[in-house]
Amino acid sequence: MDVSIGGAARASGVKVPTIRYYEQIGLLPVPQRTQANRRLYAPQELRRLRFIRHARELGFEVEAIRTLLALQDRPDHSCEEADRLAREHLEQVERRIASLSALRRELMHMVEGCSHGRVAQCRVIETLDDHSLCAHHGESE
Amino acid sequence: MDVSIGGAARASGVKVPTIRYYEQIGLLPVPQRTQANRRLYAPQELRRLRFIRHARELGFEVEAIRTLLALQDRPDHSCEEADRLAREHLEQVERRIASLSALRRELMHMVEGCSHGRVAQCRVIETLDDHSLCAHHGESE
DNA sequence: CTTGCTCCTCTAGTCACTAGAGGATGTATC
DNA sequence: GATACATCCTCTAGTGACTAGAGGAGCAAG
Repeated sequence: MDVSIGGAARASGVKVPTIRYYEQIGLLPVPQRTQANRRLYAPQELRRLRFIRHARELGFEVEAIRTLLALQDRPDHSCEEADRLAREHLEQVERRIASLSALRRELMHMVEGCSHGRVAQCRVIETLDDHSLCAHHGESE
Repeated sequence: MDVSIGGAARASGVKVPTIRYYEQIGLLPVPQRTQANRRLYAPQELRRLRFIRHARELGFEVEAIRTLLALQDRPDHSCEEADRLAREHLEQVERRIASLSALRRELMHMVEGCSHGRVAQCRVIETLDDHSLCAHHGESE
């Protein structure tokens, strides 16, 4: 039923040292140990790990995840906080998408413009050199 | 004509300690100094700084910028390398946009689904808990 | 019994900055 | 000329979220 840290890594997609790191910073509870001092993870911890991994993939910071996990542990509590975190995060994500889309246009411009000739004519360099050619003026991240 | 490090910071949008850091890692050449040992930047260095800033904003890593700067210094050389860097970066950016768009859908789903009730029914938590609800399977960054 | 894998702890490194200490210099005002 | 304050200098250490490596112990298969 319970698995080793390697098994947990395979089951969750989180690397072994990262699992230990999460334990160290208190994102994961201190796990059971075998007699030989090896970590043992129960299904519940694996779920927690997957939760963390998913949230990290979605770009939530560790501190936000800490809050989400604390919320998760109190299912009767109002989800106001989780909602707020998700909303804030959504805004951030939308800003990032806008910024990356501008960048994408610019990069496409660059590689289209590159005539595979000499550097002097290459838009990749030119575009980076002259911000005024850039698609996202006055934008900040 | 030449400006102090503070002036360079204002002109380029790169912070003073960051300029010194760039010098330290060899991204900027060692600048001239006044008699009182203060750095002096000529227009050329300011251009270089803006180039770096722009490239960093666009998400290029310092090592990539180092390469781009080296290329820029040899305008007669083929721009193959710059082209390759830009293409690679474009791919990365497109993956990131796709990933963030999926995330955006998911987060919108989350906050829409949130009935402002108990955590137990909150999609924000639920969605993070169950990767199968997630919009971007099998995607990797 | 040996080989090879996984596990343990611990420290240090990564990237791209950022912050702070402690001191020198430059500029503006009284 | 004195004083105040901004700006500059160097240097060290801290950040977030890991990642790598040293040095050693345990375990299962052949």
